[in-house]
Amino acid sequence: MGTTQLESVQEPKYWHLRTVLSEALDSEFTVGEILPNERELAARFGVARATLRQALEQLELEGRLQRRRGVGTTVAPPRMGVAVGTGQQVWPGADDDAWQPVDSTLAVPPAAVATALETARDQAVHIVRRSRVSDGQPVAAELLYVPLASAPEATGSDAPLEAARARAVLAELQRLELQGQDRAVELGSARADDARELDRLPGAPVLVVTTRFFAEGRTAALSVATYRADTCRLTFGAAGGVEIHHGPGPQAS
Amino acid sequence: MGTTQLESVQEPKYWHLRTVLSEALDSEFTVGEILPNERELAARFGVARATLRQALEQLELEGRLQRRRGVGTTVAPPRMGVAVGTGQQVWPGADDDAWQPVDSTLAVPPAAVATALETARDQAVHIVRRSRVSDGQPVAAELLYVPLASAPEATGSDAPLEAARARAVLAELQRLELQGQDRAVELGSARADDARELDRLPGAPVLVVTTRFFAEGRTAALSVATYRADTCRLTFGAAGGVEIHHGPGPQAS
DNA sequence: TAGTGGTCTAGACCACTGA
DNA sequence: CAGTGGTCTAGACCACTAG
Repeated sequence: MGTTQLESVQEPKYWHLRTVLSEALDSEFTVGEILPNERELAARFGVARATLRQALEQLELEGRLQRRRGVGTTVAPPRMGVAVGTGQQVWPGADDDAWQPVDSTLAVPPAAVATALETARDQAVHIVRRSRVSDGQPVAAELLYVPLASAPEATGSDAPLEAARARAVLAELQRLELQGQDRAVELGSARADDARELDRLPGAPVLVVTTRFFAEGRTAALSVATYRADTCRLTFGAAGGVEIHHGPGPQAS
Repeated sequence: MGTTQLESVQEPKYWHLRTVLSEALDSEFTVGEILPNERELAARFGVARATLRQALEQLELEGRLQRRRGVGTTVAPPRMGVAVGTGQQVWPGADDDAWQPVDSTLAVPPAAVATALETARDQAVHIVRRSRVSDGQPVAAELLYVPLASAPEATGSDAPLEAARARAVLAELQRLELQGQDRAVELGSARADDARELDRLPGAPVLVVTTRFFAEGRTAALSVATYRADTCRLTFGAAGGVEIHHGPGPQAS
């Protein structure tokens, strides 16, 4: 990574810096390796720390770096592929679907959720929390909204463990006939509680996957799953997905 | 939006500010309305401009705001749903698939692409550029990599218009029998050329959709599509997808 | 040309981690 | 405790847009 000086070009410094660092990561660093600290790097490139940080932020967004307060900046492994839809449609909680039930409460959902579920705005629904772990690392947190109509028997508060209540709601869903589902993916930023669960700071970029489940001619459940955008690549369909990214660019022939 | 002062809490100022602004957007602003400029807002909230900008960046990431240099900051409309997969698998360029062919060149692809296509690292392939417009706004740019084996006849450089060459490659694809495809979605940042095409600055957050098309027992084409993350919600399956987001939060019952 | 957001600086202090 | 990244400040100048 040289003791480089940045040449002047009509391109923001932080963007040029990002490119230089990116190339250095490809050629001179190995996964897990710790980079010099920010003050050191800034000095080495002759820029203010804030500018250096702007470049690091980009690289973190792209999944190339991982930064942890009090520890340092390390080279991130390639993003892991996380299967989100296998083509066939199944209820959440079916067999083993990679999610771990956490707990379940009865509460009034946000207005937008109530609208999607076609419940009254002050109507409480089951809110099942689940989490997903991959490679020993938390990758996603989910809120599953289930109207009472879809799980009428799980209403009692007599379940001994929190997780057991969640499982009871999920079990009731399996009894309905799933007629269809649709999905949407968008960018979001982690709310404080999601951030804690995903081991990130509030505002960290996340991929929000919203899934609507249809049964009995209505929306029988709604899942809002929040994936770490820095470490995850969401895959759909067959197996695994492709890993396309960073690495020496294209050359004209 | 009051002439508010921020109370001191153990929460970053920019995060608290984000929340305050978000609520103000819900209750006191309409889509398209112009916010006061950054210096004005920073003064009003008693913070440095950089801090205010951190909050605005969050809100822009979440699709709540749109900022344009030389113009100002406006309240963004809800993200538009952009259909990415309808469940059935079809070749790119089939009938009308919402994409506009731009041009096509013959070049050596990035190493990662060559690997996915199982072509030699120095083997040129067709690189078809396409763009996608929705609601009169560019929403995505695509690079479609097609090995010569999948489109052997479009090799001639005799096509008069750039777009015609692209169409020729796509037409050849339709003749193959599509055996399957898989997809991955991940967060990225716009390269300089994509940024220009999407009317954003370099580094703007984008959703990268990578699709592999299988035919004749091999990977017959590879599409890397770059969607504006601030304005798009990618939808899969049936129709439209759900709009779940910001708006008055949940209340315990 | 006036006004906007975008970039950059050089500092300070804070919150967290690990030895 | 020393060292890391995270937050924040108060300024400056630049690039772009629109009248």
